[in-house]
Amino acid sequence: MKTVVIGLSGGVDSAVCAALLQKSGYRVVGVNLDAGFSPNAAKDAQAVADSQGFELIIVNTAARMQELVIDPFYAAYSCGQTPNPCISCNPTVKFPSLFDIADKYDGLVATGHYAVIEKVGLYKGVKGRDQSYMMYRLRREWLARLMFPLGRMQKTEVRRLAAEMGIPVANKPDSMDICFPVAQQPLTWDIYHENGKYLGKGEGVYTIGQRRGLGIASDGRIYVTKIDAAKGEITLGNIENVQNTTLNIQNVHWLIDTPTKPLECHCKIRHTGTETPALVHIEGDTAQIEFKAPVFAGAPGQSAVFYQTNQVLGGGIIV
RNA sequence: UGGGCUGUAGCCAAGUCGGUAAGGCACCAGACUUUGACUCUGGCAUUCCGCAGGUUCGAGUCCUGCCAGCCCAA
Repeated sequence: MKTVVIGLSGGVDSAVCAALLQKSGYRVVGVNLDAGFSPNAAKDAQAVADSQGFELIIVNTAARMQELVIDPFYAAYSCGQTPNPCISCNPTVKFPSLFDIADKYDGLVATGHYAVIEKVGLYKGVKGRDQSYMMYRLRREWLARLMFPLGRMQKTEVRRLAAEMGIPVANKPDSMDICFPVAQQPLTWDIYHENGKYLGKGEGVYTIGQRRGLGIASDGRIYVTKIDAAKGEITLGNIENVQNTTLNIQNVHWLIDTPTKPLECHCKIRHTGTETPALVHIEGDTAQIEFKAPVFAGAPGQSAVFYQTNQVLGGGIIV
């Protein structure tokens, strides 16, 4: 009987995922990654495991999270960047932890993410819930051993199954936010308008393209157009000045063979954004993206992810 | 000091021949979302239009005085 190691968050998705795989004949081992931020998560995961009758291993990931995700997260913000912790957590903490355990069983790995793996490629999950953007940095060699059984399901279907299979967390609300508590950053900024006018002081973190929370009134909507961490200056301007037609990226990562010529694809530069046709000029682990239409607010630290129809090709981090 | 202008919510700002306070921004709430914060929906002047009087059935809108700020002249 093949073993599959399942990341069990304590939520509905991973619970249904585990139950489905068990039903289809796998030996299921649940793994709850506990970084200490969600006191009930491990308890809920245990309840799920108990109700379905499989083993649960709880792994303390606090130290790895701190070192590989949280510290870099704050460091990036104080450099004026907009980090995406989920994108870095997946390949550095979450999936390595699961594969470590799977190796011991010579098994597979599964999670409740809404993405699809087919023919050793990564594809988008069901429309409206797709989480593939967060997964483009997975190691390519993992894909052959990885399953996302819920990738094509609707959430309502998942919840229905959960209720049907007697899963204790069937009605638990979705988690949406970052999984660790974010401390207020002791950063202060001088805020200027593009025309040079001084507008006031600001505190905390800012993102290119941000509009709300600026506390500054003007005749129209204004957005953060520039962040200069060295000088501690933020610049605001009109929406036309937050559009990009080209972006440079670094730490490029591929889930396909590295293209040898410029890549025609669709590119998404934020999780909730839309895809824009683009041409990617690749140079080693950096690349320049040439968009066919302007994109809104490319923020350093966020990822640009490349798609062809439903397949995730790779991506990189905006410079 | 003489002449002129302005004073409407946190900011900007409409407000006509007097008729019972537009809009934008900010802010707040919600939707969306595996950090980004884009977008959308809703809320947001009832001791009220610098203050005090007056005219009028009725004044932000007319009249008088005062206060504050700005500009020009000195």
